[in-house]
Amino acid sequence: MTDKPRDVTDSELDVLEVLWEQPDATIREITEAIYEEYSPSAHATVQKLLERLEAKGCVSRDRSGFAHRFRADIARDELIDRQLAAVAEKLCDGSLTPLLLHLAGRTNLTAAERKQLRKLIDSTKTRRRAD
Amino acid sequence: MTDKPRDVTDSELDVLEVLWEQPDATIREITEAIYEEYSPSAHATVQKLLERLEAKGCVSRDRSGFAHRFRADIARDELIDRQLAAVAEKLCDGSLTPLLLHLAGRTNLTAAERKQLRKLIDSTKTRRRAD
DNA sequence: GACATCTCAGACGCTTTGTCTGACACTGAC
DNA sequence: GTCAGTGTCAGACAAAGCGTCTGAGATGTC
Repeated sequence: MTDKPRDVTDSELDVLEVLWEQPDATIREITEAIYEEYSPSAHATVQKLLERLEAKGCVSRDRSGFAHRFRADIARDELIDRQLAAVAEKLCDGSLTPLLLHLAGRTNLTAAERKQLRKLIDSTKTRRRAD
Repeated sequence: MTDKPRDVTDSELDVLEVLWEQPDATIREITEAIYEEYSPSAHATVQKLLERLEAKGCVSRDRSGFAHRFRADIARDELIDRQLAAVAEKLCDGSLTPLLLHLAGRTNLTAAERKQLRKLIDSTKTRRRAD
């Protein structure tokens, strides 16, 4: 079977959140943003998380300086995409449509959101039934 | 922190799928539905999966007969709910609305689906902005 | 040269997951 | 009653993932 891409972990997500806020951060900066107080072991932990995120293709590093600088290769939106696709794959035979209909019946919207949503579904291409 | 409810595993999901199709099944029946050929170890594996699903509150068993009969305590829809809520929790601060808007912009619908969706979002309660 | 700071390789303990084994209980045919 | 067939249950097992941490060595600053 195709090796399914591993999901981003909670701790890894913490790192990504920092990187979304603060691109080109160093490990030290990320560590200080996440942990109450800096310590060498926290630094090493963040390093390992970044290493794994890099392996997953979510982060890349600039090795030119003494301390490497990191930035996210994946936006929050893309991550949401992946997660939704994973749910669809697992429970809806890969189709996103059931998720959409499912959410639509359960979410209470403000008037503005409702308007935005209507606009979105109208701007979308129409799929032929027998594609 | 609150112990976050563990997710249903892929193998556990296989078991649930059988149970959704065939309520009140025995372990043997489930095993035969999942594995190509029945074996005592496959039987034991399914048993363990059911035990864990029971612990997660997804399955309950009728112990009255010699062979226990199992049924799903959670519908596919509820499982979808949970997964979507988990994604929202992880990436959207717990709110489902971003997911909905996200999906709406990316999913190509048939005319019928579009109609259904419009109906759904109109039937939904309106949320006050400052709730 | 001394010292701080970095990277990197790897070990660690813990948990989850899927699998399997062995001991014991029930049932029904003979 | 015996006995084969079928159950349940408790628990062991390896593999993998995750978060953490240590130690060795390279690179920078004073």
